[in-house]
Amino acid sequence: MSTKERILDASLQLFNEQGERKVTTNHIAAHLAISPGNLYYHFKNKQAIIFALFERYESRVLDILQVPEERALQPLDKLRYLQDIFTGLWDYRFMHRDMEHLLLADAELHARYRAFFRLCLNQVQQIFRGLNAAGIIRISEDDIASLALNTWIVVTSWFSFLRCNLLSADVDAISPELLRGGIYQVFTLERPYLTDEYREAMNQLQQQFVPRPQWLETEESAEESVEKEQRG
Amino acid sequence: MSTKERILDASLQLFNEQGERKVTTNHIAAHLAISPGNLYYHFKNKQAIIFALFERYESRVLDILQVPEERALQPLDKLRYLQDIFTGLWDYRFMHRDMEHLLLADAELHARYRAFFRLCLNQVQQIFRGLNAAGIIRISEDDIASLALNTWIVVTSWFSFLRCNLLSADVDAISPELLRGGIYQVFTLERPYLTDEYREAMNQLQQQFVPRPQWLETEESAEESVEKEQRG
DNA sequence: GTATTATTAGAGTCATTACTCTAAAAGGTC
DNA sequence: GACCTTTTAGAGTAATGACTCTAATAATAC
Repeated sequence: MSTKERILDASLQLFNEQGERKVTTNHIAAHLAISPGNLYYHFKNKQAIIFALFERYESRVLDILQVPEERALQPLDKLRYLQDIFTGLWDYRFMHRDMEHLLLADAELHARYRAFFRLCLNQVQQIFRGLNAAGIIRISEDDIASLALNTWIVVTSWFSFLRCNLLSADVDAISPELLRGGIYQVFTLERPYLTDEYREAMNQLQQQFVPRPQWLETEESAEESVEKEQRG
Repeated sequence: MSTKERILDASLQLFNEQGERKVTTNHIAAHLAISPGNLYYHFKNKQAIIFALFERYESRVLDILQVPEERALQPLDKLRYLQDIFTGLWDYRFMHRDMEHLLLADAELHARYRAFFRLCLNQVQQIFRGLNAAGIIRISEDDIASLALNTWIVVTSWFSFLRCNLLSADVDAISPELLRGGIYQVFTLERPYLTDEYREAMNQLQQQFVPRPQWLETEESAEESVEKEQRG
């Protein structure tokens, strides 16, 4: 693997673990056992690293949000979208964490991000139109716009929400479990629009993602539930 | 006004305008034309300032979220809740902007915030129960939990969303207009649960908050709409 | 007035961090 | 092997920013 790619991979890993704010270029170089000079040979500054990571993230997300043209959407498509998106978000979770600061520091990235957001919102709306056409949900155009925006906000804020409200500090060990709650929340957003025909099937899908709501535990109840698991 | 309060007010203003990350204690002191030593006489460190601001914010929000015990909820209560909460959020908008970093840097604040969040979520659920009891919405207990959480996420993320996706950088001049979109989005979250009896009335309320969706404008369309306004 | 305490000024410190510069090594080509 | 380009090392720099320290001033008590 080229040094350039190794720098990107290491940066992504460290950014995700500690947040962009806390990871210095010297840290990244040290982590790879290369010199700062070497790092700056490949990237003109820290922003350039972030920009390159954003490009990776962007293409991954846009890939996921494609709507199949040759066939109608099915209930399981919905599930795939959610799982893939949340996994992508997890893999680049530093991004939305420090997004505001990143965009403020880099006008080019800001413009790029805005365009990306508009594309995403369009695609999400397309997905809802597809679900509507397939008779899975029944929803007006106005509601689609608003629902798509709410979906975007919940999805992109989910990991921030968790980091702020989870009890344990070292959340990173338990990622898969934590995706579930986010998926559940997005299911809830659309549930009211489900047609009678599909309501039961989709609700059962959603039931697979009922979270253990760790964000509601107090210090004491957290200990209790740990004990329960150990006993059970 | 005491120096201590002046420091808090100035900090809040600067944090809101520029973000906590960019405002140094020296800036705050300079802004007030006092010495850094003076500032540190009143607060042992930057975190202490933030903590004090959080306490203000917390009590304001918890005040707003009270549910009247002596009477049933009315449609206009809903509106008041939303307007007051969004205004409060605006007044302390630096808070949720840098929340993750603030909490990571201060374990005491983190614990306090978690407790605050749980209280808020409880109150929001109480409000939904009140609306349910008043016959304004019809909703199950399960859905209340999930809807309350989605509401929390959308509300607390709204200004972050705007800062990331608005075209103009100097957003701060146009705050009142921007609250509208957030209120509209939260109305959308509950609309599916409205009873036949109240659906029309609530939808009309929501219509007052239809936003001009500035986050969808491209560079060109933004210019066009400015021109339109100037012509019209 | 004098003693005591609360408040303020402001120069200075120390750690951090993004980034630069020079020179050495490695790789490729003829 | 000589020449040239690419890659790397690592010491160093300049700016920044949270915070400290000492001494002066104001306020209060007696």
